[in-house]
Amino acid sequence: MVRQKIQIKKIDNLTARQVTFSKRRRGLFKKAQELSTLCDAEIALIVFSATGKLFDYSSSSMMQLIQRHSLQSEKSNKSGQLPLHIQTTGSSNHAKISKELGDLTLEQLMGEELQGLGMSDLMKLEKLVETGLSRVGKTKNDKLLNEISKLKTRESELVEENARLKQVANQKLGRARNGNMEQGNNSAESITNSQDLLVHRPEEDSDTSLKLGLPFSNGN
Amino acid sequence: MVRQKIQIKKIDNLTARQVTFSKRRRGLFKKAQELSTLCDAEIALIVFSATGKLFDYSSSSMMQLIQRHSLQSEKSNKSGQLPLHIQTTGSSNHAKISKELGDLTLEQLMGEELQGLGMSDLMKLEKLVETGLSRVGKTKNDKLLNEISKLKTRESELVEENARLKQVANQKLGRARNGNMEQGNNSAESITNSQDLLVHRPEEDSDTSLKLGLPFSNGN
DNA sequence: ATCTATTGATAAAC
DNA sequence: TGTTTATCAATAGAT
Repeated sequence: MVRQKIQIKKIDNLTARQVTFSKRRRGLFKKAQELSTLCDAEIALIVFSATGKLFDYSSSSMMQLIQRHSLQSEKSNKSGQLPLHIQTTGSSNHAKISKELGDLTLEQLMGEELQGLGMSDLMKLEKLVETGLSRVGKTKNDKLLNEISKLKTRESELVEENARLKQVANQKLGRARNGNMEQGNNSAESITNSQDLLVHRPEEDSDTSLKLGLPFSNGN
Repeated sequence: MVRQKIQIKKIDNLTARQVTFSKRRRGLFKKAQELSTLCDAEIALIVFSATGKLFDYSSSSMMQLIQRHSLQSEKSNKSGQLPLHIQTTGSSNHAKISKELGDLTLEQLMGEELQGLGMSDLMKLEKLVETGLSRVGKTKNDKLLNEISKLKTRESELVEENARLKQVANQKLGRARNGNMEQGNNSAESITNSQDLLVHRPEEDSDTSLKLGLPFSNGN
């Protein structure tokens, strides 16, 4: 009973961990609400248990808070707005676009080549014809662009992270194969390669592996 | 110093409120971290002060957590299309907006509250004023929405995959450490910790694992 | 920011 | 999961 100061590290015992999770989770949510009330703050709190169960709280609208958060964070990463291939090309020119506008249907312009065109092209196109477009539309447009930008960024992160995981898997494979570890590069920039690196080892037969063959279907 | 039990209601005194905000905010974040560490939970915490300043914490990737949250919540409101915060609120109505349009400048509508409006509102607003909007804008808009849709889908896949990999890794970790003394913290974030365990299983239907290397090809 | 008196949170046991 | 109790932790109020 000499209740000790408990270390802040993962609780080993499963049940103890669950009990603590329940208790502290409640405490945390309570604190969040109190802070929100006392200080007129807006708070969003999302908690996933280790088992994946979701608990959340928000002083107002979760959606709005998340949006506000996205906006704020975005201000800090001032630089690359549209990161991936969708990013503005800057190479396009009005003249060309105007000409194209004369001949092509917009649908053509917007086909699979949207990415190729780049947003700046699209925006210029739009500018050419939307002279009277309300600011509402513009704002919405910005919002969409912004959303896409964030999604691209996020996608990059995810892809990179997955690539890392995969490369890691590959390293492990390599280690198993070679009998030792190649400590080399696990920074995993090579997203595209990661697939190739995921080699199968027919002989290898440890149960350590099966986890990768997860049912990754829809339902999950 | 007969410190009283303090009511949980907005603190009137400004400075007192600010002081309390600072103190309790720190406490809240600490609690969040502790819960995350102790119980292997994933936590995202977003706090906006009354003055609009943002404070946040997340045990791993904020975006990822938000995404997971959105996915979860989404299951209940099976709206489907634009899953995240950008999804249409559905709460707005034309009448209200029309009225507002009558009185407010668009700038007002688009201020800090833009995000709060939600896409459906914005789209409706746009409809109200963009009668003459060219097809470029419309098409672009559709394209963007479509793009976002695809990105969201892709993101969902990635997030799921990622969460899965991480969970697997963590499970693996825990298992591997059973019977051993736990040394470090293994938060979900540190993928690198999981790498030794992320091994891969050749003999199974090899393509089950290969699939994990999502084809990040085409469209996106 | 720093310092206590006090309330509040919670680990352990039931 | 809920309750109890002994302690530890957070923090209100003052400095």
